[in-house]
Amino acid sequence: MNVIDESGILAISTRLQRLAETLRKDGVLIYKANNIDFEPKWFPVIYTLHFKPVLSVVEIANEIGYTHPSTISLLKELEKEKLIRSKKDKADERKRLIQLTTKGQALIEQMKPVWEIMKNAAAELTNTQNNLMKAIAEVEEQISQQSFLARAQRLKSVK
Amino acid sequence: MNVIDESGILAISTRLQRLAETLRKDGVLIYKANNIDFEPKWFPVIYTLHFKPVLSVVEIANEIGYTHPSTISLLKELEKEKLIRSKKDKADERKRLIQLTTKGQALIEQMKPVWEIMKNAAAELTNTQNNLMKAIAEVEEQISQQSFLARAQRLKSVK
DNA sequence: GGATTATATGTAGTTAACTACGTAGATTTG
DNA sequence: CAAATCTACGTAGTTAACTACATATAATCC
Repeated sequence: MNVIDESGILAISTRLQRLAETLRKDGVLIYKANNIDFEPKWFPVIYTLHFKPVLSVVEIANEIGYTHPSTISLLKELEKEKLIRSKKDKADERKRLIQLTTKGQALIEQMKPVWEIMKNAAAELTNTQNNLMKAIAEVEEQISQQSFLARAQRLKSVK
Repeated sequence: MNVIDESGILAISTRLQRLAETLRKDGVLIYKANNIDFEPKWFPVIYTLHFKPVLSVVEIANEIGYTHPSTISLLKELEKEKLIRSKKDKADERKRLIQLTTKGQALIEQMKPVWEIMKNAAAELTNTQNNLMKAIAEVEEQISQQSFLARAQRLKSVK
């Protein structure tokens, strides 16, 4: 056990990031092992478009919880891969409407069994006494009620 | 509720990263609100040196779970801030031994009450039905027994 | 004890997110 | 209805991690 793991909650951000990185890297390898040319970072966009077939850039950004510049750079990659295409919104010329290409839809069908495997593998990992997915959702709920900063301010003034 | 939050475990890496980012940003603001010139990303190094006062670059990297190039760049910043200093190891000329400066030690003393507040604020956030810190530790334990990739491979062949 | 291998550190370049800023088109308002 | 504001998108530059490669010293092994 190292000092950081022992430092408890203070290093929580570091530990979340480390775990995210570990899982993301294995994700790359799992796609590769199944002969699928896909990067985990594309998942949020593709998955979103699978359920909401036509969205603008900002709508996608909001759905996946990224800033719009980050989303634009993801969309550029996906357009280069010919997994998505875009067209101007006739009703609002500022908007660019994004949708999956046939190739994109076909890839999703190809990925579905792999997603099923990933889902089961991840469920094994997280099916412990304290469920990680639930814990994340609960903490996000707590934050939405009062942020980490606001809580710190309150606790400081009480002291 | 957006598509990603609904996608469940498949977007686990994205959600971990998002939560880490949210907490890190508030961390910056909490230090600032307490008039402390400190960045959360420095925490792992400083905290480690607080408990193990003299370490080499690679030893620190291992303690904090980063690669050594990442560690070197953190150490450069901290040296510029005069929070740490380094000297060659007489016994092994390859090694550079790192330790806190007086300024670094003083800063730690100044930060201790803020760490206490952060600890309490974070405990509030994570003290839910499924404890996030415990969940992380449990998942890391699961991974150490068999990786995400290895589990996916096994589940695939079983199918 | 010289050659090989391993370890410690460092540098360069990449990646994937971010913030800040700019522009074009849509909406609101005095 | 012109001016001001807002919204959508895009670009530039930054950040903080990474991998890959290079070099110097130490340890190991015929």
